[in-house]
Amino acid sequence: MLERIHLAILSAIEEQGTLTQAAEALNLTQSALSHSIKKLEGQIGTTIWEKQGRNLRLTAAGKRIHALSRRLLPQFEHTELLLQQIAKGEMGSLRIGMECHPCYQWLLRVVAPFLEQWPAVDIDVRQEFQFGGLRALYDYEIDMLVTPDPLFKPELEYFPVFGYEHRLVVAKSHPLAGQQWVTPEQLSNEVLFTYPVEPQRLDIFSQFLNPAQCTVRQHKVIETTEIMLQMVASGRGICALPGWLVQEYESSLPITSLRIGKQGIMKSIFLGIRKGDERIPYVTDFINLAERTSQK
Amino acid sequence: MLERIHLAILSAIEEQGTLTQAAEALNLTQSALSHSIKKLEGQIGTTIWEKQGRNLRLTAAGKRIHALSRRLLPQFEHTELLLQQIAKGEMGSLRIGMECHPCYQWLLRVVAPFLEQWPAVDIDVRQEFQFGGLRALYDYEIDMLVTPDPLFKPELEYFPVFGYEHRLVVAKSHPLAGQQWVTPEQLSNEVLFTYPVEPQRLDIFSQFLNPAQCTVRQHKVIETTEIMLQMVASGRGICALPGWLVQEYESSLPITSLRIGKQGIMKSIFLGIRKGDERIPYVTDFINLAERTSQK
DNA sequence: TAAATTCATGAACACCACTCATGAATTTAT
DNA sequence: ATAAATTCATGAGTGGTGTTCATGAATTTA
Repeated sequence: MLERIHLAILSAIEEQGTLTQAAEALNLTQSALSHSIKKLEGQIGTTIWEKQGRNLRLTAAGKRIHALSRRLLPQFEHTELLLQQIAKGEMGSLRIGMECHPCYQWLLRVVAPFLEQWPAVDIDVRQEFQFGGLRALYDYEIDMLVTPDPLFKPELEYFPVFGYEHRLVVAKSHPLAGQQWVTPEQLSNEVLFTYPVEPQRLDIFSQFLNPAQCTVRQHKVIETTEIMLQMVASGRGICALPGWLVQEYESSLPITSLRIGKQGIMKSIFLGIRKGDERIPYVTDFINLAERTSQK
Repeated sequence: MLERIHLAILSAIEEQGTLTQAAEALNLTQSALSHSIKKLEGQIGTTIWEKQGRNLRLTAAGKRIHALSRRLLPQFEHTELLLQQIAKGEMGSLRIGMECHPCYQWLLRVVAPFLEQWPAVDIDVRQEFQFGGLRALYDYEIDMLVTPDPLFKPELEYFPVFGYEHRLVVAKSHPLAGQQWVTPEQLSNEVLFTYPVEPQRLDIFSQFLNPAQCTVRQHKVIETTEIMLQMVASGRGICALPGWLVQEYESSLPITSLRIGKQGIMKSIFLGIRKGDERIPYVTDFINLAERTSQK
């Protein structure tokens, strides 16, 4: 069987010229190389080199093997280098799953400095999961889950990265605009825009409307934040979004926000990982970076 | 050190699903694979797989190795196949050196059927040698020498493939055209075209003019046969070529040929190879083919 | 709950790749 | 020419290592 050592021997011979020097380069004896090749010759049924004077010359078979070694040896070495990097935790891939639509823009602010700091780590962001982000984390489809609803499991670990208030967004011209906070009943005649996810995962329903047994006049889904806020600004409806997100748009759009209920809906974004993965340097670094980015 | 066996193991695991099946596919025990990988893990400092339930899942490092195996294993296997072919003498390369300018066209007639018969054997034809064709054969620059002047050496072997007569070519309108043969003196006022090689290697000099201490009026060199014959046909000079070659052009050009001296210059084309190479099937086959082609 | 199947692990062994020593052949130096 | 130096080949012996065997822990299946 053709082994890596054979490739190395042929390669060393062509580089060094003599078998003796080749042996030295490989930290073996001349005898070892001679025996190795002799055995291989027996296996494949051809000679690999012939003595020419007191040097060696490769036969057709030898040249083939040498050609192979020129192609394969660098790949072996390259992969070993990669493995070293992986071992040192300098390299790998971080597949991030998002269960929090508006968090995407926040994530981008964390990803940018991270990529600079870890040039060998690839980041991939996924937003759709057939069986939920939690299951995806379990099944190694992703390595990190960004979610406002941590479902604690023994095999997983969550890190809160920042807290915020979920606020109701209305147009500046909206009747509710001046108020400090709203009651569930005040929304009963409104059009509510949300992202296209199950209602039970929307806090405005699960923590506000449903407990009070209230509904809105109409519930419409919109995919992107920008469009949603445009619609709200034009007075066609209202929506509920993280306070920090609304702030970013308040200067450019005629919108304002108010507290949802007297207490408000206080939330926190969590990063979830599999237990054990906190040993991976770039994973913990990502979490640190996320916390620091959010404090600013 | 990453070895072929590791690639094979990772590959088999991904193909077969379980370690036990992979072991079976490789004709080893499950234990052997487990130990092998465990050792490699120790060397590179990372885990390669983790237990997931009762199966295995590759880590980032494992995936890298597997990716490598997908690329490299086929190349190992392909080369081993080639080596088998080489061992059976079904494959190789035949580098043919030509010391006989006009023989090129004859060679083409042998090469064509040979290539059909030996699809895995590559043929390369070389015509220029810094230190002569003989030395090129010695130095493994070529594997076979086509020459009309065999220089017998103990390390080489020659096979005559066909005999022919070296004849003088003149234009049909030339004063000599009607004669059966020429004397050296009759050429003293002629222009002689030859290939650009040393005069001592030209039979017209070494076997005809020189022994009689005669010369020609002028000696001009021309590289290609066609041009040379065009020149002769136009009455600008004469040349000496193999009889069979002249025949081919006699129908299309106003030329004719006559014997050189009363006896004529009788020659033979030889194929020279290194002793030992006659064991290579396609080499002997080439020689046979050359002999048969020439008998027709 | 028992049976079956998975992978991990330790001990013992067998094999094989290596080193050492030496020889034959060739090149270089005297 | 002869000796010295360097080449690769080869046989014997050995140490290391990869393999098997036996067994255990964990998980899935019946």
